[in-house]
Amino acid sequence: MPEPRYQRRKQARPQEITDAAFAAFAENGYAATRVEEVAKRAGVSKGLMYLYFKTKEELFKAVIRSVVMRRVDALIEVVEDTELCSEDFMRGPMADFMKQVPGSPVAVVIRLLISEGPRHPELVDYYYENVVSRGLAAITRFIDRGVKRGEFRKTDVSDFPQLFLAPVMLGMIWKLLFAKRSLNTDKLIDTQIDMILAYIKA
Amino acid sequence: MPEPRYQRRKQARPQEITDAAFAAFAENGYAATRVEEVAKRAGVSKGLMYLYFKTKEELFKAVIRSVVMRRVDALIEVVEDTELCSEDFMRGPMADFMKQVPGSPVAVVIRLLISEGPRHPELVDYYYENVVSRGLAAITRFIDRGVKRGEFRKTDVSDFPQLFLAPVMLGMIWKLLFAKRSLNTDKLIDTQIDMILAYIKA
Amino acid sequence: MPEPRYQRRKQARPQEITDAAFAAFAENGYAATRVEEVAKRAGVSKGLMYLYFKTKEELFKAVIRSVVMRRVDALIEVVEDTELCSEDFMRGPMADFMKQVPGSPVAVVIRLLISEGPRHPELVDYYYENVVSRGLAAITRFIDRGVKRGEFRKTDVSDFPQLFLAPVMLGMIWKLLFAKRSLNTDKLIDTQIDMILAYIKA
Amino acid sequence: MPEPRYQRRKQARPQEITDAAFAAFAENGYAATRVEEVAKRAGVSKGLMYLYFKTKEELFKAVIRSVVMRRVDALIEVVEDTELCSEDFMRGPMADFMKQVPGSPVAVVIRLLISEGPRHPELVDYYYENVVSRGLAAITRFIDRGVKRGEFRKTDVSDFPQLFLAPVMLGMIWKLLFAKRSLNTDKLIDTQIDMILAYIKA
DNA sequence: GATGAATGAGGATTCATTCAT
DNA sequence: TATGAATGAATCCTCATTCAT
Repeated sequence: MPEPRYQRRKQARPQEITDAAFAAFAENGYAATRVEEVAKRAGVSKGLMYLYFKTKEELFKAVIRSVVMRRVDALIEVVEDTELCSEDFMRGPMADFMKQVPGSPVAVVIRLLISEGPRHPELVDYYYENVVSRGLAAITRFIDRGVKRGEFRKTDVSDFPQLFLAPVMLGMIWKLLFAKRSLNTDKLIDTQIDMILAYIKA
Repeated sequence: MPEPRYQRRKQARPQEITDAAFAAFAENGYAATRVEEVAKRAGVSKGLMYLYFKTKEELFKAVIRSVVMRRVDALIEVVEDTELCSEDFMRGPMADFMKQVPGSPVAVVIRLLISEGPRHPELVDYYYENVVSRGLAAITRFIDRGVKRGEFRKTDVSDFPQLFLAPVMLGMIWKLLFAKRSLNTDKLIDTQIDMILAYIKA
Repeated sequence: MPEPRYQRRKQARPQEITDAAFAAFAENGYAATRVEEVAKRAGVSKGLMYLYFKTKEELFKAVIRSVVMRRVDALIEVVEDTELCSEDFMRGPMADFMKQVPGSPVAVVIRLLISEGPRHPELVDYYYENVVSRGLAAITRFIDRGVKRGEFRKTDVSDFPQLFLAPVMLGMIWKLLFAKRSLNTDKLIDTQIDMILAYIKA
Repeated sequence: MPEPRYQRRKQARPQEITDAAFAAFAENGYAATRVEEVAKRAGVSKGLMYLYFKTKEELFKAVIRSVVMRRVDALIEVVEDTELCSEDFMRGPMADFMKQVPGSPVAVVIRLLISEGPRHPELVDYYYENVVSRGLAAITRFIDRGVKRGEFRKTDVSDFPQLFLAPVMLGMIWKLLFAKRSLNTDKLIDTQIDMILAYIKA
């Protein structure tokens, strides 16, 4: 007699716990979140937590990884496959992607890495390798392609893909800290893109 | 001659403790720093800490304030008093100021605010009012003055002084998280300034 | 066979802890008793204490209440139900009751209330309502009934049921303070009863 | 050049400190009173306290003794010297004396002894020898004298001088704990005296 | 003598982790 | 597997006492 519901939950458990932990960490930070609180949110007993994650730190790492795992490659693929001209791509899909980052789980991950990162260098490395590095490389490739196509001129910008990241980063931190004081992040990003385009267009 | 282990220095103590706490928080973050550790760094007994700061949280607030108190007004004054033309000012004093921020104590404050800010909204407010808000206002005034003088054209940039902040912020976070992977923050900032100038010059 | 040092006894724990605390408080008073000492007596870890009682003060209150809860109503019921004539009742069941008080847990409660009461007015109120007030009311009712039956004459004594309490109180305090110097509390109480009877008999 | 005011204070200091400590202990009990609080009340620095009293416990003992020292012998002398008949003495000076005890510093001493006594047996002994024992002896002598004079008959009362103390004690405790619920202590004492007299008069 | 800054042992409380059930 | 009672190391904070000034 199979017990599918029970089975299914067993399968889903790690994800459920990880999600609950993400929510709790997002609210109170890592240090201030008790394991019990995560357990309660996940609708699971404290003891069970330790069946899936040996320590609170393991859980933390799993949370970071689970967020990273998701749509990292989204942008990258699009960059490679797009048929738009470079300017249209920047103003379209790329801008859209950038705008949704500050409100996305990535912002929470950044916050967690900033607080706890120094204690978990391997996690930071992991994040760098899998997200930052690949994202920046994709941007650089995109610009170089534009240059090769004659759409862009050769500038320092291809050495500093971080210029695309900068307003996104600022938007994230702003949301995190100064949620009360509104900032039109979308417009900020659009303006940065305007500036970059004005600067690099052939 | 061993240091006398009982030394009266009422005047200097708060600053000494605050400095020690800053260093400790910078290294390990607020939550992971034990009061005793700060005491040891300050060359002071655990008990004395509580003579000057009623709780660990009070100490935390004092640390933030002591850092903020310092050279906030530096830039602002210079902006108002300079005799340089706007472009030269941006490429000179303003760029210099921006470049030293990521390696300054401000970066540590940002890190602390990001981790602990949500629990201390009044501290975040304090920081916003005294640093962020005034800095942004100074930038906006600077741009508007350039427009009035006919050096700049009217653009969105005066609504988004954060565009100046963005590479600084990114540089700070980068240093905090990815110290291992070098990033030429100075050049990043110069490039952003180049872009801004290209964009707004009349 | 050594006792397993990890034992689950959820049901019994509160009572066990409360009893251990009572004993410890009885010996050393509230302030001088460490939570850890109570834990040790209860055969329990320090941490478990806080699972059942949120603070040391909560534990204190629980101790007081647990003692009060017990045989408060004993006397009261007997007073109402007795078929003895008033004099026989006073010399018999009532005297017996009075005599056992100074050596009973109530004495400890009194001591604790005297030391800590001013800081816990609600506990004192609780004790007054549940013990003192009801006890005195029962005595008053008993005397008035004697008057109605023609066994007693009308005197001030029905306004001062405390006259019954007085030697009990003195006996308690004496035991607490001057245990070394013997005092025949029983005889003291008998004599007070003699006096009262001589005074109020019709 | 003499400095009398200064000198006088030096003389008075112990008493001043002792008085301040008495007041503080009366309010908060021994354990909950900080040495610094006493110093503040005495208008003296914390350090100076330790010039006069080596430890907090010494101070405590001094407080007890200073209260006891005062009018202990008042009653005793009066008992010996009175020219009143025994009944008039009991209804007059003795009743007056008894009535003022519950509101007097003695009540505070009792409270302190009850809380801290078990830790300071020698203090309790001291109090017993100097106050309780002598007071009781005086009462016994008084009764025996009445018997010898033919005013009283021989009863158990001369073995239980505590019968005089009992309502005083109860009054004291009542004031300490149930200050809110009024009790006419004076009348209670008068009634006890009435009863005793009715019981022992020849 | 007088001050109050400085010390440090002691004690309450928290919370990640374990383990009997 | 799943539970949550039980553990104890870790940490904040207090306060009696000391000592440089």
